[in-house]
Amino acid sequence: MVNRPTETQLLENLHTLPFFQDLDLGTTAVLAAQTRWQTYQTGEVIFWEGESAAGLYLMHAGWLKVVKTTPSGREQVLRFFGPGEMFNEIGALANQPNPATAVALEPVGLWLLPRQIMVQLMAERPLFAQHLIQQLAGRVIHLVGLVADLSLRPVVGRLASLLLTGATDDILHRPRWYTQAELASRLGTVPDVIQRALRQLEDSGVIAVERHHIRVLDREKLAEIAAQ
Amino acid sequence: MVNRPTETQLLENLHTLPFFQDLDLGTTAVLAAQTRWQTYQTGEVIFWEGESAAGLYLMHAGWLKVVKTTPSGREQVLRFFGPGEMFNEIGALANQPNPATAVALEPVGLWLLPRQIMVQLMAERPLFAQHLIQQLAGRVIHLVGLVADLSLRPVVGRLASLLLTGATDDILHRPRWYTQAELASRLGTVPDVIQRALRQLEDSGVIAVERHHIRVLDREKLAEIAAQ
DNA sequence: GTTTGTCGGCGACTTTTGTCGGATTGTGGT
DNA sequence: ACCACAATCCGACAAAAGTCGCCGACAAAC
Repeated sequence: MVNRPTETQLLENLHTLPFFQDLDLGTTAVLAAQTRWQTYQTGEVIFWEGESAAGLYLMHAGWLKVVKTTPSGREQVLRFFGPGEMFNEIGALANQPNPATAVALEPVGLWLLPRQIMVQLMAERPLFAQHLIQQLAGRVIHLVGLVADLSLRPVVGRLASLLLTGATDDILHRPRWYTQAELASRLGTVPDVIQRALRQLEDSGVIAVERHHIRVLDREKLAEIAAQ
Repeated sequence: MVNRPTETQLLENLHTLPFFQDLDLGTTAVLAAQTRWQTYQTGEVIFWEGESAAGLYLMHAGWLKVVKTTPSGREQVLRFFGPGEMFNEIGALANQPNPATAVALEPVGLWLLPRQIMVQLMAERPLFAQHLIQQLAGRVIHLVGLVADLSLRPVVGRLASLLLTGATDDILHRPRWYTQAELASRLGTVPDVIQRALRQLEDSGVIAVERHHIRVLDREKLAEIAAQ
C-alpha cells in the first residue's frame, strides 16, 4: 500500500514536469484540485487494451508495465513506467481506444488527471499542445526503435543493448519485479531464451550475473555484441 | 517523371485533408504559395534517418517506403505511403532527428510544406495542433500493432492478416514495386520465407497466387490462420 | 529478337528461437 | 525452523526463421 502524498507534494511534482511548467499558479491549482489519487496492488490492471481511458496518469510510486498480450498468454512489454513518469496520452487525449494494457508490477500510487480538463488545456493552451506533440513524438521514436530491434536484431544483441543502456556504474539492478520473465517480455522473447543469453554473455566473460543485479565487466566487448 | 500539378489542384488537394480543412482561404493560399514541388526517381532517398527534416511531405503521385536499415542491408518497412498521404510529422514538427529513412519505390511527385510555416501554424492554431496530435496518435497505434505482430505472431499469421486487410474484393493487387522482397520487409522477414508462406497458403487452398495479384479464396479459413 | 537484369520458385541445410520436464535455490509467511 | 511458492537453471528436443545455390520466367533495354 502506498500512502497518499500531500497536496503540496503533488504541486511540486507537477511543476517539475515540462508539461505543466508553463501554467500559471491558478491553473495548476485547479488542475491539482481535479486530480484523483489512486492505488493498485501488484498484478492489478490500471487500464485494459480497448478501453477509452479516464485521463492522463502521473506515477508517484511503484512500477508498472504497458503490454500487448496474446490469447495464449504470451506478452510483449512496450515500456516500463516508474515514479515521475506520465503515460496514457493516446487514450486520454486522442479519443482513441487504448492500444495496450497497463499492469502494476508492485504496489503503485498515482495521480489521475481527468480527461476533460486535459482536453480543455490542450484546446486552449498552444504550449500544452506542443508539449503533448513532443511527448507523442518521443513515443513514436521509441516504438520505431523497438520495431527495428525486434525485426532486425538477435536476442543476445538486444539483451546486450539493454544492459549497456540500463546499467548505471556498470551495474543493472533488478528489483523484485524485474524477473527474467519481465526481461524476456521486454525483449520480445521467453524466459528460457533470456537465461541462455545471459549465460552465454557470462561465459564469454563480459558480464557477471548475480541474484539481484548484473555487472558489466567489459563494456567494449558488450558493445560489439550489441552491434550484431 | 511526374508532372507538376497546377496550383488549383494543390489547393483542392489540401482541402480534402482534415489537417487543413479548418484554415481560412487566406492562410491556405499562403500555405500553397510556400510549398515546393519535388520529384524523385525510383530508389532515390527523400530523407535519411538522423537528418532533421525540411518539412511535411504531401504525396501527390507514386509510392514510397519508410524503412529502418541494418549495416548488413536488411531492412524493416515501417509503412508505405501513396497519393494523398502525409508523412514526416516527427522530423518536421517535433524538432527531433528523423527515426527512419524514406525511399521512392517508383517515380514520386510530392509537395514539401516547409517546416517553418508548419511550426507557426502549430503554435497559432489550436485546431491544427489537435489534428497533429490525432495524426501522431495514429502513428503510435500503428506502431504498437506492428510491435505486437513482430513479437507475438508467426510469419504466416502476419501474411494472412495483410492479405485480409489489404485485399479489395478478395484481390490484393501487386504493382511492379510491390515485390516479394518488399512484402517480406514489410512483414519483418526475408523473401524466401514469404515465398514458402505463400506456397503454404496456396497449398491449403485459401489463396491463389498469380503474377501481379493474390486472390483470397477462403476468407474464413484465412482469418483462422491469421488469428494464430 | 536478343540480351540482360530482376523477380520468383524451389530444395537442402543452418541457426535461432521456442517448448518441455524436471531439478534447484531463494524468499516470504506461518 | 519449516513450508509453499516463485524464480532460476538446465539439458534435450521441436519448430520457426533464415541462408544458400541454382534455375527458370518475365520484362525492359538495346
